[in-house]
Amino acid sequence: MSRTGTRSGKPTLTDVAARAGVSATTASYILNGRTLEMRISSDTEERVQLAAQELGYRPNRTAQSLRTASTRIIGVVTDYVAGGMFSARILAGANAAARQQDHVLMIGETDGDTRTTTELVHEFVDRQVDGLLFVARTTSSIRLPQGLAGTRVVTVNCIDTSSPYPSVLPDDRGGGRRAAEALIGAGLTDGIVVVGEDTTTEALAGVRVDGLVERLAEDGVRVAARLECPWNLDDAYGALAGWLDRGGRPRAVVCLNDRVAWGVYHALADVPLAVPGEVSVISFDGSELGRWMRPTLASVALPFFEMGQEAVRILLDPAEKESVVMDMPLLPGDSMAAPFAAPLSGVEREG
Amino acid sequence: MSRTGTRSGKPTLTDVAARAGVSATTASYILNGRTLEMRISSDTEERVQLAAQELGYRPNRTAQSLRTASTRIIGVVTDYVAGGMFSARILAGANAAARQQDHVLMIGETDGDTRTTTELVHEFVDRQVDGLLFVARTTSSIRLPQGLAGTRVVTVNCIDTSSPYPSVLPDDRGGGRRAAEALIGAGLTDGIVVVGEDTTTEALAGVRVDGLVERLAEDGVRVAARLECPWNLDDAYGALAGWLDRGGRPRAVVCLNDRVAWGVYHALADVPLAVPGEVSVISFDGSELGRWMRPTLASVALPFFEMGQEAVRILLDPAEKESVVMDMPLLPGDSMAAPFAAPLSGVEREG
DNA sequence: TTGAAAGCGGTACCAT
DNA sequence: ATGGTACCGCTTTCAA
Repeated sequence: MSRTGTRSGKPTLTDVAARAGVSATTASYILNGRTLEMRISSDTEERVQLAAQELGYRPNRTAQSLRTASTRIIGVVTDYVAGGMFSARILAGANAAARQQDHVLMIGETDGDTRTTTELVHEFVDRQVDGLLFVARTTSSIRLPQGLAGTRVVTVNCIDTSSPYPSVLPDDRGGGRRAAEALIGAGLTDGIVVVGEDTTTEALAGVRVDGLVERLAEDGVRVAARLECPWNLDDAYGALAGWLDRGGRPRAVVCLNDRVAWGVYHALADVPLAVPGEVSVISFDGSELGRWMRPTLASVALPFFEMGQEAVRILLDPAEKESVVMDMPLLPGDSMAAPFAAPLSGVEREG
Repeated sequence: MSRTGTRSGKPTLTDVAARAGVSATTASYILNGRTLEMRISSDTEERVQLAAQELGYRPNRTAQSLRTASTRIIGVVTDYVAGGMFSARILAGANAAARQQDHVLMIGETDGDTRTTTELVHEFVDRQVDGLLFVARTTSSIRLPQGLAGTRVVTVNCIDTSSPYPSVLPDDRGGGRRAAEALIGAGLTDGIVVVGEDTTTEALAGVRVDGLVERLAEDGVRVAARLECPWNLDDAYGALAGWLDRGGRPRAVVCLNDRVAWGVYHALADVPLAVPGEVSVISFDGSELGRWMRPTLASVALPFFEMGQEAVRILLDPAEKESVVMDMPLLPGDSMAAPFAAPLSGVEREG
């Protein structure tokens, strides 16, 4: 009465072979579509395919992995999965690219802890991942742990300057230039105030303002005021409100990120100064927050989804060795005077 | 000259055994801490540990998995990884619980597509995951695909009523009651208007308003107006603005989610009506958006992190069969009149 | 106290 | 055109 002799539920390759009356070898070649290298009669092929079908055969990936030393798993070590939608967007991009190449993502969160990071790396390496992605929520400099020899690595939104691994970073200088071009294009060539400090001084970010100033200068435009403050609502509010109190009057405010812009909106509303009627606002991030603001915020976007995609592409291509910086596109919003005021969807206007 | 004879880089259990001058069997028992079941001389034990240390031995998880038929991997099938921070928070909670029990998360995104879902499930089952989590961004009803026999499953923030698997859902009725208690506690017993439709009509959500009304009634309090609208900024703005135009004057607004609350803030500001001076606002979600609003938003929070944690706990406990609903705690905010107005941090007040 | 040997489910070399 | 067999690295039964 015994069927094909397997005790557990799932049919194995041997079961399929038995049912088709061939050897496991033959079945293996056929089911892997390698029917050309081996010469297989189309009759045999059909019998095997049919048997597999009938049994509902699915290959055991674990066994395949053990034998081939390739798991088709990409390990993702991220500082904060939950930290805002940023890491999540990178994850989504990485996942999309991974699925496209028949890979799957395994994730781990470090909370920024070095020890946890090391443990996770071990965990992933023990599991024979085909490659490792290091993902940071905020563009930053990191230090990769030991034990990575023989593992492909790509760092996303972060970089270990003492490692030879490729990285994927946003092009912050280019982003700064793009913001400048938006201002120039809208005829906003004076009364430009920049809010927020340009943090990381390395070849990472920190070049946002450089790019902005540089591109403005090419058209003979100068920044009227530079208000340094941490990247959050309350500090940005305080910085701009103080400046306005002292009689400052801007025509355009450039915010170093969207949270800063949120604070800037509040400060402008206190005066009040209408956006974009009296003052245009442009920012960096392209976050969801900007979509919630009214008027919606024009923002030079961090291309996180694309960065995740690109990182996997590089990781999986043995030929790729080079780091890349990704273009930061302008996400249009109603906070800029024409020609950037075209609304994408119907929203209420002020008075 | 040949060392222990392994060609590839990583030392194997056999290598360790050879170096310690014992059999693989012995080495295996020692390295797995099963030194009690087997009687091993402490001398042998030391030699093996030392050898492992010196070689930098790490067990090959793939081989272990093949042999033991347990991967210590949990597959997470989610509709939208990137969709707001909600799925991400569930993921973070699941990950925390998983790591604690020496498991790791493998993720996949379906974009809400049935076909993709089925493919992912196959992918994960082929990879011998120890269990599967189905995660939805929005509390909802789903239909699980075939091929799950023999796999442990828990649905998180969603439920397949035709399946026997446990689910983890927020206690929306309890959440509604909690909002009611907050209102009553603040003495807000008239002029209560509820904004937003109570979508899902099943035993899922839809009971938020039920809970609210029910608890209010227990204190003889009634809702003054019910404004149905989709859960987004513009519709909520429109709904409340229209009602205010018609002369409506609320003392408290209950918003079905935080995006609705944001629209409500805008509508109130137009009149203007001060929050919380003239009108108190309470909402549901406990999202980041609420933390950004000024005044910060009091909101009955969806405990996503905890739901993720709990789901993994249930998944990994063979004894657990029951679904659970998770308490929705009140996240305090400055949008409620005393005694809920105590600010958590110094923020600006309106004139 | 310890080791030999048989797999777990595939893949791939080498015969036939 | 197809099948035998060794092996990937580890666990576990059984014998010594």
